[in-house]
Amino acid sequence: MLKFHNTLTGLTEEFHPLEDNIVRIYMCGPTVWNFAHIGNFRAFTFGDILRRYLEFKGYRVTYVMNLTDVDDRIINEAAEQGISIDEMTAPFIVAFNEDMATLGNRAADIQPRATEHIPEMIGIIQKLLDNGKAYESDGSIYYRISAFPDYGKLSKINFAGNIEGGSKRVDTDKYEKEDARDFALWKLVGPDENPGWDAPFGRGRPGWHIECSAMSMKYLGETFDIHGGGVDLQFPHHENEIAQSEGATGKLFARYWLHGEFLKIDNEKMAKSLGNYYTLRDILQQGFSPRAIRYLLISVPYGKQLNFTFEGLKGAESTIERLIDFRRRLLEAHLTDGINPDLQSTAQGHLREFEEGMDDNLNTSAALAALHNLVRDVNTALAHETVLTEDRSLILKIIDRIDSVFGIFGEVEEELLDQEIEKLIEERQDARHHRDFARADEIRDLLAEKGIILEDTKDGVRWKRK
RNA sequence: GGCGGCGUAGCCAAGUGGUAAGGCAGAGCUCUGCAAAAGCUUUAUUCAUCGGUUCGAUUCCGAUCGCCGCCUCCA
Repeated sequence: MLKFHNTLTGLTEEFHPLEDNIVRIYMCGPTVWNFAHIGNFRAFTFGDILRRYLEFKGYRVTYVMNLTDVDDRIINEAAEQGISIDEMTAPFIVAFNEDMATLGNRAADIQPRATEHIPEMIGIIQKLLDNGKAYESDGSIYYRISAFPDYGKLSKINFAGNIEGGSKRVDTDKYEKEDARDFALWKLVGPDENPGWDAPFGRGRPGWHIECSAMSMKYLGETFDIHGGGVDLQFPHHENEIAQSEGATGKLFARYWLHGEFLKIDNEKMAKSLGNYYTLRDILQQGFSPRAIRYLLISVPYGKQLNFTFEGLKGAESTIERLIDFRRRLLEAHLTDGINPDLQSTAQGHLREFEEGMDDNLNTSAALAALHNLVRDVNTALAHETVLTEDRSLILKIIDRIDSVFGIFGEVEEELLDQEIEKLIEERQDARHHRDFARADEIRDLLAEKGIILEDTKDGVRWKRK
């Protein structure tokens, strides 16, 4: 039974979608003002795993991840460069989607852009104005938190205590708000100022939070199953989304809220000022493989902080290599026909282990352990020659099934044996038979230089690219 | 100041009121002309510290120390 830790209730609950077999998910996507960094990708990879696992369970999933392509940082940056916000964000949108694909994160079913959903945002704001949950002040529109008693139900922040408790809350002199907690739905923009959109309540641009309310409800309905994002979005972003959406519709907004924990670097908060801020591209440049990065990102359950270190990444690299080698070995093994019932049930047991792990709030650590146990048991059976053809089919099927969620094995590459390489390997074998080891080693070194690694096994020579 | 999370072997890390998954690194072995690679085996009397509850706690409660996050833009 699949269970999720739901931030909204604070409980780990069984998951039941609104409609049988259909799951609707909204994940907060990136603000495309820069290259996303490895911490961002942890959250997006968590979303990918969530979506894949629900599909594994047989659900039909609609997965929406937005692009925030208008906000203060984008506007400022574009103004500085003297270009439009579209020109400013375009390359980062391309880069983001490339990076996601590199990491093996499947494209969302729908990737809405904030700037293309202004009418929907205006619609919600109008409803809030009409029902008294929003007000105009100095030309801008604000949400009236005092009119929404449920405010705070997600983040469980005690506002009364907080505001009087002398927190470092920013002052609010700039705007005439009724209450310091009130937030902007629509920011006044001058007639010649860009970007700006016309609305019944005046020319302006949307506040950040309204974007996600508009895009999620448009594609998933007023009430949908799962809303995800990073923990840092819990407050105020998600809290405000709830206020806006439920304030406008009077219905429950998202039913399950899942929050991905932070990624730390060398046990410290990741920050530019500490110089420990890596984009995917930075790490790739150091020669690490995307698969290893993905493995590392999913090696700790999404609800726990993950400590990113290069030592850990190197370890992930070794681990991934072991897994991929394993599948190759299994594919290439010369097996006798038949079926080994013991092995079959062992393999099925590990699949069950995997599923139990994932069912437990997507405990990827436990699920990965199941995979490793499967690999170990099959390796042992391989050594004892107790793997038969039927078993191989089953095991490969199980691996594929598990990897439909993890996405770490990648495509099976049909590596073409270069004739040249094959010839050299043959020549080396000849030399070895004639005990001409000097020549044999010479060839081995030659191939090594070309990035070809030879493995002398008792079944012959295998090779792989570095 | 308010709220929340975490502290498990050299490193990463799962987990449970009944005696510690998994990965990396290390060691041993197998294979091998040698090597590399690969595979197998192995590695915590112990779960930050101190108290308490219990027949029994790493797991529950309390305190202490340390780390991280949210309360302000942020995945």
